[in-house]
Amino acid sequence: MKAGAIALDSLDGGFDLQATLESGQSYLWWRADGNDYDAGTHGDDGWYLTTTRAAGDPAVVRVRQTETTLEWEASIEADGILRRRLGLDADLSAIRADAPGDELIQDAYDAYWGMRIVSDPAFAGLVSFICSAQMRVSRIHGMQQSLRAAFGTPVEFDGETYHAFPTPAQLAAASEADLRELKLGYRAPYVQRTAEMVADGEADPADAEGLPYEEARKYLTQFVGVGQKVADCVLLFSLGYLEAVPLDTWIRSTIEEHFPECDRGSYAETSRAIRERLGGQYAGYSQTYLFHYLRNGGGD
DNA sequence: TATCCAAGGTAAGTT
DNA sequence: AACTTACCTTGGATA
Repeated sequence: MKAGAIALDSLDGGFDLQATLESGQSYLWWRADGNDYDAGTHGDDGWYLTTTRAAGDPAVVRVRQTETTLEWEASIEADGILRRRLGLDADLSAIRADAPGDELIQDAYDAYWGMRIVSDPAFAGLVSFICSAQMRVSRIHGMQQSLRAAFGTPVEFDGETYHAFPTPAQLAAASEADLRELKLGYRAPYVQRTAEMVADGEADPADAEGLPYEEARKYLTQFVGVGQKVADCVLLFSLGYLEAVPLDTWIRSTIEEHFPECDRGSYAETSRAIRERLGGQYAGYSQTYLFHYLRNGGGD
């Protein structure tokens, strides 16, 4: 086992691990205490786990936040991976400086200051957001855990057996019926067929990275079960497009209430308008703070 | 206790 | 291109 600690006091804008991992950005982490996300409180030890891959081999990583550090233990050297996955190198102050001064938005930043945008592995992020359609945030985690347990490669860590997130080939080999048994519902064929596309080399979500934003979003919608909203989630939470603003039910009702002039009818045009309104290149950050703030009753 | 409803939407079929 | 409708499942609300 390897271990380390990342200093947080020198980090611009600080860090809030719980807000980062429990704000509906990523469904690929879980709490060591076994409590569901949305339980509101930290467990007694505060550890969160996830898996990653190093040279194709699955690895387990766990982290917890202390006063001044992000402490980690893993089956591999995890410093660089954690910096990327948890957005630790982002300059939060510079990002916030680009956000509009509206009270609602500033209140959201104040409430969860230190929350960062994650960077999930592309395929796992894609699958998890396909699963997110019309699903409660608290249930999406469970579906990803079921997928791990049923199809993921086992990996030992600290005396326990965990499961890596399934590879495209592992999910492509699943049947729709298998996936429906895991309670994916109508998302089952979406996941199976998308996995098949990636496994067959027809397309790869990671290939969207580097394309201009709207082209990248268009590229992702070729996957089955991926519309513009899910594509925006993958761009924002996996591929580093911090300008992406997923138009979900929460942000849509926020637009109705606070930014009605941004409602342009179509997704593409409303997306442009709200992106502009929320500060352009970092609009996704404001959206993520707003989403978490509103979902937890802020702004009432 | 039974029924209803909406959840971080998308695909397929019409107009 | 814009507008309907069907779609799995389930926790929480309502009767």
